[in-house]
Parts: sequence; structure tokens; C-alpha cells
Amino acid sequence: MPELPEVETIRRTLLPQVRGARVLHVEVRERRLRRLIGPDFESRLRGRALGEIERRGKYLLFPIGGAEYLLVHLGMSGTLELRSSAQAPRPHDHVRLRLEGERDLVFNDPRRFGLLCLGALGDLPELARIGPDPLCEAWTAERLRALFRGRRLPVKNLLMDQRTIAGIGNIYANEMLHRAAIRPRRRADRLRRRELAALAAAMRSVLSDAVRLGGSSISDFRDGNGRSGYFQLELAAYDRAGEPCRSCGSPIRRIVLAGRSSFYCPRCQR
DNA sequence: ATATGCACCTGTGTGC
DNA sequence: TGCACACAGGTGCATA
Repeated sequence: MPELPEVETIRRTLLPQVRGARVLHVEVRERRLRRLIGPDFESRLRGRALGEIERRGKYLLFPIGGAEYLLVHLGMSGTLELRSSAQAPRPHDHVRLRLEGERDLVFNDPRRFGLLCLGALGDLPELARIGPDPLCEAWTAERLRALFRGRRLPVKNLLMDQRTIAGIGNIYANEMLHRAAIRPRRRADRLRRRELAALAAAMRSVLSDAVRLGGSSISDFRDGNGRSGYFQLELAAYDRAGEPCRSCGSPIRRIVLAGRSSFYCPRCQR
């Protein structure tokens, strides 16, 4: 579910509501996430005040004082939602942070591919390997050319490689390649300057459009207030196999790259 | 360096 | 109705 636009949507909806809030109580109902939640998680978090939430790729960082952070990754099915403390727990609510003002920040994740951990920036190995953020930096044909130099793999695989660029997942890789009119299987180091320029522009426009519409709610994505996004209505390629291309009407094709469903228009994307 | 498969999980949709 | 199977927004590891 959550790629950069969804994670950024959650950050933006939570930020004004949790800024400065103190964590009164920590309840962990399930410790077996992607990484086991450590035994000292509750005691290290209790009593801390949450600062300005940051995002790095698909990771959220909640400053908790003393140069320490609560690091959150939503995996495939995770959500982070603010609810009234009076609400009964739901299935797959794994972690609840009781905040001042009778509100709970709840981490829910049916598939448990998500991750929560505490640490200083330098101690979080997850963050050490991720690449530049596509929303925070200026993306040009030159920048992409440098990043793609000598990389012979399909451009879609590289777009989804978090060490190369952080935050792009399967939905948005497909969408930006459609908007840039580039076939997903094209070798990254063989793209022409004109195509790199189109991709840089598509990367910016797809991600900013998706953030503006509150992300894509394919089946169940919700923002920090439990509301759905609207970018799923704009999807031109993702999950549209057999449906007509919005530009030319040709049926969208599905292929598998790196084990992931990939969608493209055989006429628009060369 | 690249390519593939699998593992980790639960939920949903499909076809029989 | 039940059952088997494929597949899903992600990541990391093992194997060629």
C-alpha cells in the first residue's frame, strides 16, 4: 500500500496533530513485525514528546528527544492512524501510543511486514542505505544519467531500488514510466537524453500529483485521520491490464519484472 | 553486477 | 458451500 505519496500523506495529516504531544503510555500487542520489537521499546518511549515528523523515502521518523527517533515503515499493509482513546482495538492493531488529549496513535498492519524501532540516526541501518528523495531534490536528465550509468537492468527495477532513489514502489514506477512514455523493460543505461528528461519530469509530476490527491487508496490505504486518497482514480497504467490506454486506447499490457506486475501501453511506451 | 526465487504474513478474489 | 490457488502497495537474503 504505502509508497512515498502515501507515507507523505500520513506525515502531513499527523504532523499538526501530534507535534509536541507527550506519549503517556505505550501498548505493544504484537512484537513480531519485520523486526521483533525490542523488550525495552515501551520504557524508552514512555514520557517522551514527539517532535516534527520527518520522512526519508518510505520511512517516517518521529523525533522523541535526546537525538533519538521512532522509526516507522509501513511495509505492504501498514497504517498509522490517530484515533480517540475510547475506540476499541481492531484486529491487527499492533502498537498504540496514548497521547495527551485522549488520543491514540495506532499502528495497524495485517501482514506484519512493517517495522517500528527506536534509535539515534546513525544507529538505524535501514536509513544508512537509502538513496536520495525524489520530492526533496531537483531531478534532471543529468542527475538520472549519472545514477543510471553502467546499470544494465530494466529502468523500472532501478526506479524501485531504494538505494538508488528512495520512495518509489510498484504503483508509481509504472505510472511515471507511462507518463514519460518509456517501456518498463528498457535498459536504464540505454535511455536517451530526451527520455531521461521526460522521466525526471514525470517523476516530479506523478509524485506531486499523488501527494496532492492524498495518495492512492487501492483497497484500504487511509491517511492519519482514517480518510482515503484519490490518486487511484488517476492511475493510467497500474493494475489496468486489458483496459484501454487513456492516451491512445490500446489495451494496457501486463508483464512481470523482478517478480512484480508491470503495466504499460505497447503503443505509447517504447 | 544482474536475475530469479523465496521468505516473511494475512486478506481477497477467482475458478472449480 | 468449501477448497485450492494466485496475487497484493515491500524488503532482504540465498542462489545462480
